[in-house]
Amino acid sequence: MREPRAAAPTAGAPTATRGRRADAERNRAAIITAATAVFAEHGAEVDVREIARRSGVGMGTLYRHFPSKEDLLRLSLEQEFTAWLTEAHERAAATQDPWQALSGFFEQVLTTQAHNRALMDSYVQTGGPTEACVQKCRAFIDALRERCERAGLLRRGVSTEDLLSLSASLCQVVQTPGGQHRWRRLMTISLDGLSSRHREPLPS
Amino acid sequence: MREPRAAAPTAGAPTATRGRRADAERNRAAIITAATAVFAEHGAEVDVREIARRSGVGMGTLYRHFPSKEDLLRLSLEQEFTAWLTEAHERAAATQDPWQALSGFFEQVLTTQAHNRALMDSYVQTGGPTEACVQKCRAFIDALRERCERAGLLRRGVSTEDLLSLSASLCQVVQTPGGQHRWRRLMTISLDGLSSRHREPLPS
DNA sequence: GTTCAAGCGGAGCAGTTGCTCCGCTTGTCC
DNA sequence: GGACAAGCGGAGCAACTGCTCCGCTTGAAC
Repeated sequence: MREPRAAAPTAGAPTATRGRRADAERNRAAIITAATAVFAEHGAEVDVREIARRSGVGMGTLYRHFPSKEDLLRLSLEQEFTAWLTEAHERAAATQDPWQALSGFFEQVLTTQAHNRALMDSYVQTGGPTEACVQKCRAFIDALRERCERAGLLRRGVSTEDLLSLSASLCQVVQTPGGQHRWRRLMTISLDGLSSRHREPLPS
Repeated sequence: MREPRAAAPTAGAPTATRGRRADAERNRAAIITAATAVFAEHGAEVDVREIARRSGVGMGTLYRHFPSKEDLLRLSLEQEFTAWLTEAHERAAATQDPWQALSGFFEQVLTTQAHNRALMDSYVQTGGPTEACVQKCRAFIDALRERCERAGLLRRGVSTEDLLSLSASLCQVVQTPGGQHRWRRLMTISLDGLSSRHREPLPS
């Protein structure tokens, strides 16, 4: 608020921001690292003090670098989400079979769900931590959908939004007791319901 | 804590508990009514003061009748859940086609999800507000499953637990923006994946 | 009408959490 | 080494929430 913040570091690029003191730079990095780990473990609702503790700085330092918990969360999730989506792209590109690419994506969503609370909460609620991330994610899923559709593997009328919602809904399963062992079964069921062997039209 | 509470009223039975003053009886009923409405609207995390306000009593009165928010929530949800499951039983009994009975149950789950936050949260997390409720719910779903299986309509290897998890996972969709219009599509997809036309075995 | 225990209400306590304030420390420039 | 702005830490504020305490009120038994 008081500090105009020299040239926003363009989301996660570890460029040595000119004019910032070396220890400040170190602290800033430590905070992001700690926050990412803590959010992943405990979810977005975790106490800010836990992040300060884990990164070895005081509350004042934390809030000097990030004007609000919200901002810290967003930055941390943006980085994570970008890396995650990059991996998804790479996997999809390396997979010949369109249907396998689609089910591989579902599997990645659900595997991540088991390991990163805050990240997947944002995926479940809106499709990603920021509007820009959501856009990219939608575009990626849309490409998967089109590949499957062109190959005649996907049920008629299934939309990108359907695929996003369906993968998000399955995340619910992972968190329930015993869900760790059951999500693969439900994923199979859902994917089978998406296959072109079903010719009945979908409602509305 | 101080008051030994004369003979627990056996979960929601509106019997005039002997020895309680008339105004106390009235207040107790008002609290349960208000709590049920408030929990349905705002979910289980709602401020207790809101329930006191809505029922027109003070905090002291509320806590005289219910030793903790947890207790009030449990009692309120037990009543709601029992009524809900009763309706489910009636519907299933009135439906000839086993598959329609199953999909009717899914539909009831998802319709309720849109109108009762706390009730469905408990369904999603554990299958019901108390162990006894969960047992009854499981038994009911198991009966639906068996009817479908016996009629040769259900995919091999689908368990009661799968059906409960799947219906709970779809609840996730209803809460997302636009989910009100999409859950029916995803429900159709999931149910189709459950049909016996799929002969591939399910994982693990 | 009198009596009094049962019942009532809401101020306030204790714990939690996001965020701020300010006196002290330290990296950096000369 | 000295000067000093940038940076630091953590006590503490404010808002929220579950729950308690206790002086006042009232239903009901006589």
